[in-house]
Amino acid sequence: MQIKKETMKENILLAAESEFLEKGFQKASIRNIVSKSNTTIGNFYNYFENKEAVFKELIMDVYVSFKYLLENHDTIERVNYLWEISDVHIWRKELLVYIKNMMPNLNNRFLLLVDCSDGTPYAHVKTDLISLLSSHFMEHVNEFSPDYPFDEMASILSHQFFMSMIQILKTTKEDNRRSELMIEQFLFFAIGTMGLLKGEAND
Amino acid sequence: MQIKKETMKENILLAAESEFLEKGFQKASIRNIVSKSNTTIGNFYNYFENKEAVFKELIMDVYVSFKYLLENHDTIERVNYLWEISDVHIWRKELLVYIKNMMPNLNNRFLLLVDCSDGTPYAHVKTDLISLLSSHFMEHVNEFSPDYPFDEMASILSHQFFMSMIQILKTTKEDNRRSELMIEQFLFFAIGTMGLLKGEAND
Amino acid sequence: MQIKKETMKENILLAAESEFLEKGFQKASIRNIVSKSNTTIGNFYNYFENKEAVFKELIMDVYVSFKYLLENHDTIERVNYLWEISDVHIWRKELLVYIKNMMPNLNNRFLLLVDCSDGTPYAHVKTDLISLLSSHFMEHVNEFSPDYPFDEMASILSHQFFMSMIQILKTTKEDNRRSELMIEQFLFFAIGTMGLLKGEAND
Amino acid sequence: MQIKKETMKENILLAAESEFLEKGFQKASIRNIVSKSNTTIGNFYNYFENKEAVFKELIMDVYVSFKYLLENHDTIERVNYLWEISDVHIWRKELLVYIKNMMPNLNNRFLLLVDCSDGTPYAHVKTDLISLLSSHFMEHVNEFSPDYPFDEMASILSHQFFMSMIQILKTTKEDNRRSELMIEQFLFFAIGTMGLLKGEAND
DNA sequence: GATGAATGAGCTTTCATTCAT
DNA sequence: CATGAATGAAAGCTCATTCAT
Repeated sequence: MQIKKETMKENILLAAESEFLEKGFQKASIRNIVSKSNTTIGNFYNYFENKEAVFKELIMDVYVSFKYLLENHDTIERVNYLWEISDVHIWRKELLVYIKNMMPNLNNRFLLLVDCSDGTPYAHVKTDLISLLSSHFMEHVNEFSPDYPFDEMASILSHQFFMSMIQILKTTKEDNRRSELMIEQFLFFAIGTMGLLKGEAND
Repeated sequence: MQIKKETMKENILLAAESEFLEKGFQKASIRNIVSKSNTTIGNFYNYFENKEAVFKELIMDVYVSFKYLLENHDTIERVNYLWEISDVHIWRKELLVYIKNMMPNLNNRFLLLVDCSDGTPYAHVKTDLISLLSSHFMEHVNEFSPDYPFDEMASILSHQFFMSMIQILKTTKEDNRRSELMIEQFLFFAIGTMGLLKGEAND
Repeated sequence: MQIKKETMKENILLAAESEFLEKGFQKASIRNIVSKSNTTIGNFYNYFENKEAVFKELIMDVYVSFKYLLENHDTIERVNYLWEISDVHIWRKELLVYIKNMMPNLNNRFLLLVDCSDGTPYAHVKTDLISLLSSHFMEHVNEFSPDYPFDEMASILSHQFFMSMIQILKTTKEDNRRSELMIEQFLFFAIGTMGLLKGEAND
Repeated sequence: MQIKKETMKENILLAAESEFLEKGFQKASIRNIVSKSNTTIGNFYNYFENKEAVFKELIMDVYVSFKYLLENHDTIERVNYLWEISDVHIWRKELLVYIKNMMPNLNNRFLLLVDCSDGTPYAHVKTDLISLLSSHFMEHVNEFSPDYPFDEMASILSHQFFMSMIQILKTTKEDNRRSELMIEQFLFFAIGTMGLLKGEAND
């Protein structure tokens, strides 16, 4: 039975998305994708040039957004004043705006890009984003507490922060809840860092 | 040339360990393992039934330890008093003891078990350990701050904590530095959590 | 958009001709042919049963001519008197007439038939024509120099002569130049043969 | 059943040689080659990295020889004095020496290289050799008969000569007969050329 | 014990052809 | 007439595993 072209393409993209999310690009199998999308191997290649092309189509929009972020981070307005806030409730309110802004990009396609792209030309994006986070983070640390002796922590915490965002996306599917959890995560991160740098805990 | 059986077996295990660490279980190739261990495919199968068997042998000891931990965590002595400490320097000192105790188990074999076991029957261990951490963590949260509205944070933070330990193991090879970083991570985690639960930040 | 049936058919034939000439029958791709003829795969099959059918239609006329030639060569008037001529300039003049006569048949369709038909039922035509040439040639040799000991040369030289005609068709597109070159080739062939049979050279 | 490694490799090479000769590189199928050599696809890849590697192994020796010829043709001793000879019988005797020298390289592997190499990195060799012939030929023509008005004939005749050598190799398998035919072909070529340039025929 | 030849199922990709619309 | 979605067989290639030696 023939179905409208765009429907089938969408079917394949959805099936591919789920297959890629489940197994990653390399282990994903075209045979699985086509059987999930109720079509045949040959027909798959009527819609996409090859396995990589489906992946590319899935992540292209979000890739472009983040490429822009990576290339222009110097000129993007910083929100440094957030660091001056000391009331967690105000943080929560302020952060909500930022997170809501980011939300449209923090979808499954973003997950594909940063967590399932091994074997594609986009495998570097995750590392790049973590490096970017890390260098921003390092600036704050140096400014605030230049004597802190654990350089590696900037990289570890950035990695950790990034992965926590991924985990929230993986385990929570509802946007509002995602935002709330991301804010908590943000707070956790800010508080923990400040505490480490000030050298005090739960006093 | 024949070498003593245990030596050859050890060679294969070491080569397999390095291959598994580098590529994970699924993408590890027997051909690579045998060529790293200066033997042949056929001989590999004299020592091990299949790819999974060599993985099993590599992680068995550490798996047994952690299985015990998982199954008996109720009866294991808790170190709750740590939560009462408020001076970061004292935390650092106290934690050092615990970490040093754990160190022997936090080796490459542990990394294999929790980070390279996709495709094996041990893939669940990572999840199980995170769940265990998570449920312990939940208890503390409930006790300390029963109204905190983000249940999922327990799981997210546990995951995050666990992954940070793995990352330290992966990026730092020297035991003392590993301990120091793990302690920092511990502190970061404790401070962040406390802050979140108390509803205050950098005051 | 629908165009008149014969126009579309002609488009497809022209596109197929160019594709077959370029790649030969086997490596020619229907997808290329339809895209060159601004139509679709499905429509191609409205006009032709399959890839072979379009080839057949392209070469049918010229095939019929040459089939006739092959089957009736005994009754076709020979031009034996040419062999009596000894002045190259006269040869050139006489040959020109014959070549001009043949020219209309020595077109791209002929090239298809004899040089791009691998994989079709017409692949034998080239061989057949060469055999025909060869047997004519043999007659002359036997008549002129019955003791010449290299029987195979008849077949080799016929092949060679035939292929040179094909090469001229492939590399030269202008009819007058084609004729001139074919005449030179004819002369070369006649002179060389005579020399071989007489057992003398450049004296 | 396992056979000695070199035997199987030889089987595969022979099967591949026959398959390549029959169908050319591109149309040759690994599945055919392995079934001709009574083995399996997987085993084929124990002996050769890929389809091209078998081809390369088949033609490497002869390729190296002809590469040397192509790169050093300027310094290779010419046999121009041959052109001074006018007795065909003496030509035959002189040429025999040269042909016998070449014979070891004029085998099926040479045929593969120049006539079945489409789709490999060696596809250019045939063209290169013909170009080399053609430029040598052109020199003689210019020297002997600078007013001859058919420039293209040098290229056509070179092509023709080359193809006739290939045809002899394809149709005749015995070395002595091959040599004899090649000599005849040489003579035919020399006589025809001279005749064309002198502007006379069978007088 | 040791060797590596052999196997076969699996992979991604191509393409002539069929057929529902 | 025209469209192009759908099919399936075949291609080159990979790799864990088996087994004769």
